[in-house]
Amino acid sequence: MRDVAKLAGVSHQTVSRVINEHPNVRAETRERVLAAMRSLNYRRNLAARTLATRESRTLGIVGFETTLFGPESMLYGIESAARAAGYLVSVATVRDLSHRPVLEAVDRLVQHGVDGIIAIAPKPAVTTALTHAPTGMACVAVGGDSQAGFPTVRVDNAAGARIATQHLLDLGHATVHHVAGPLDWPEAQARVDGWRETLYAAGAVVPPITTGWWDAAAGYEQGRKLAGDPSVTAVFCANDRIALGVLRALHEAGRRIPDDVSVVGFDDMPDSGYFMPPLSTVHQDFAELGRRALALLLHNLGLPDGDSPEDVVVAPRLNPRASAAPPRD
Amino acid sequence: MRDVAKLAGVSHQTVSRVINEHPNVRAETRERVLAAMRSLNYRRNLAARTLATRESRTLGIVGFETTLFGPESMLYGIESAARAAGYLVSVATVRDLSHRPVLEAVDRLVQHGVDGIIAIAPKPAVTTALTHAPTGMACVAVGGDSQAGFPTVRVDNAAGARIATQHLLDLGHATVHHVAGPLDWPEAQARVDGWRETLYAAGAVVPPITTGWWDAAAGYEQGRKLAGDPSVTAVFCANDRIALGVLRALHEAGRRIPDDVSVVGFDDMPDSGYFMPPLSTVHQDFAELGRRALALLLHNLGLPDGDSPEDVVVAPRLNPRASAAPPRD
DNA sequence: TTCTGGAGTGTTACCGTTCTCATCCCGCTC
DNA sequence: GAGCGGGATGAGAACGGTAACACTCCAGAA
Repeated sequence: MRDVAKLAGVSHQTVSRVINEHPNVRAETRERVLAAMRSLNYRRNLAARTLATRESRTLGIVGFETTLFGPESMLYGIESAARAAGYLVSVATVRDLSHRPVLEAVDRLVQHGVDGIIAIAPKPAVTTALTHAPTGMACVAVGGDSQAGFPTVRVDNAAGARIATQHLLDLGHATVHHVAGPLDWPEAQARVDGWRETLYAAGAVVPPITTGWWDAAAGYEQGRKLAGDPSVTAVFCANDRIALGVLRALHEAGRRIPDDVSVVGFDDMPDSGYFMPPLSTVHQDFAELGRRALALLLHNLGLPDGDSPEDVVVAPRLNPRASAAPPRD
Repeated sequence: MRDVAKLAGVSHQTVSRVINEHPNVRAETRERVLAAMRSLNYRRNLAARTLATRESRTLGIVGFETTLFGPESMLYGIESAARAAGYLVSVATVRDLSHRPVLEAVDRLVQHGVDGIIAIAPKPAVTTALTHAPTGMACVAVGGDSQAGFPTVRVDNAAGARIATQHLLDLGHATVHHVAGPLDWPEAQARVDGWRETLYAAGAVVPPITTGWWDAAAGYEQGRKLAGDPSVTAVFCANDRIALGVLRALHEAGRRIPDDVSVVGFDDMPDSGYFMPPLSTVHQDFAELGRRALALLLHNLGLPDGDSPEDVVVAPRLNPRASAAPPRD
């Protein structure tokens, strides 16, 4: 920067003003400085800027180290929105969603001087840890379910479950079975709630649920149990991967889909339209979620101090395909 | 830091020595300083450290903004290895793998002062852009295929294709068809090469290939063409998602798998064991790839200047499941 | 005894910005 | 024509660390 100033024949301060687009610089001077910057291939040193302004233009993301579809997609949504806003994102992942690892991840981000943190936080342990973090850092959680006193951006899981369940009921099924995700995840719990509510409201029998992890193996295992029960004609799965396992279990048991059993998933992950048969599922826009999370964080960043949490809830929608149809009876 | 020094009754320099575990500090003094740090809840300001040492302990990742399974998993492998080495990772994604966006991403990372860059670089355009980046930054590419003069960590795609093809030939199939990925991706091309070589070596007919994107939609489209040809008894797909589409197309055409047609995929993504039928596929360890990439980068970081590229190639292995079997003939 | 060397500590400069305040010059008002 | 306000610029001090060097001990060798 000193070199630029010298070359342009001005003080370093004027160079700084040009960089920061300060209005009070004569146009001619600005041009001279810009030319000098170009010819020296100057780039401002962000570390120094950070030191002086205590603002790093870097955002931290606390992520969950596993390949679940949702978190991945949100990362990209956040990153591209952050880029547009002039921020870089740093990622700290945790191996499991318990207190200690999350605190460590936050600490790492804070040490590196991030301006704010977005937690991809499907379990409350994460936001709890965040609240206890000894820092006045602006934080936003994305995914999971609403957390008291913590700004959150999420999909309305219960609504999604209602849509799916109602869809199956509307097709004429007497009731709908549910293969749930891990119930200590609020998202899984909210989907159970939405499903149950809808059955209640329709006066339908509420069958017992089974639960397991978010993957096809769990879906397969639980699907085998359902497959043996001829009264099962409609199944709502907590996500698409589970649905994949369920489809296979039903198929192996000789139950045709959707002729004998209808199946609906949740997520609308990329290839679910190519399952056998193509999966009817609840679509959620993860990238949008990421963008909204970033917008909320930026907003809270500008706020004085005791920020207003003000949650954001995004509505999911049904993406009907071939796996759900009226019962054959 | 000044406060810590004052509280401990030493100079700030001694505090710095304690932080950096310099040996020449009396044990008693060190204790006093550590106690002061604890009681003031002191954390060193990395921006200042970066400014002084011109080393940020941050690594940059240039990623591809799409949910392909491989890149995702590599990100986690890199991040956890980086964490262990005391680095934080910052991610800059690009919307497409052309020159300009990659340069911009690199520029963003450089501005933020990363110490090195790992490019998740399936296409040569990325490494080309990186080589032209006006900076002596240490770079490593992961994924893709070998790039002249650029340190690369990758899976041996050709070997994987050979394994898959040979597996099908060994089962007794006269030849093997191939549904390729986009041929401007070196990975896709290498898989074609490995497949073709193996057929040549076995003296088998080399059928024409079809190509498309890496997803199930492409697989379905190409699978429909193959399904109509009764001479097709074995299909090697460039990845698992394509295989999913192919499976569905074959199924719809009434061809049983593996009785009529055997199918082998590539990647071994999480739920491929729950396709119908479970997919035989070539397994690649993306997380390991990420770890190796990081190790290579750190190694090159320590090197004087004109670094030794020294590529790393990881061997894939077959994960046989139900979708490949001897031909029924 | 005197010299030497290294362990332990302090002093000062410097990393590259931004911020605050001072300065200068100009045109305007009274 | 003196006073005044504001635009354009510069000077110097932060920001919070690390690096280089100087200094003080004190033990052991000459």
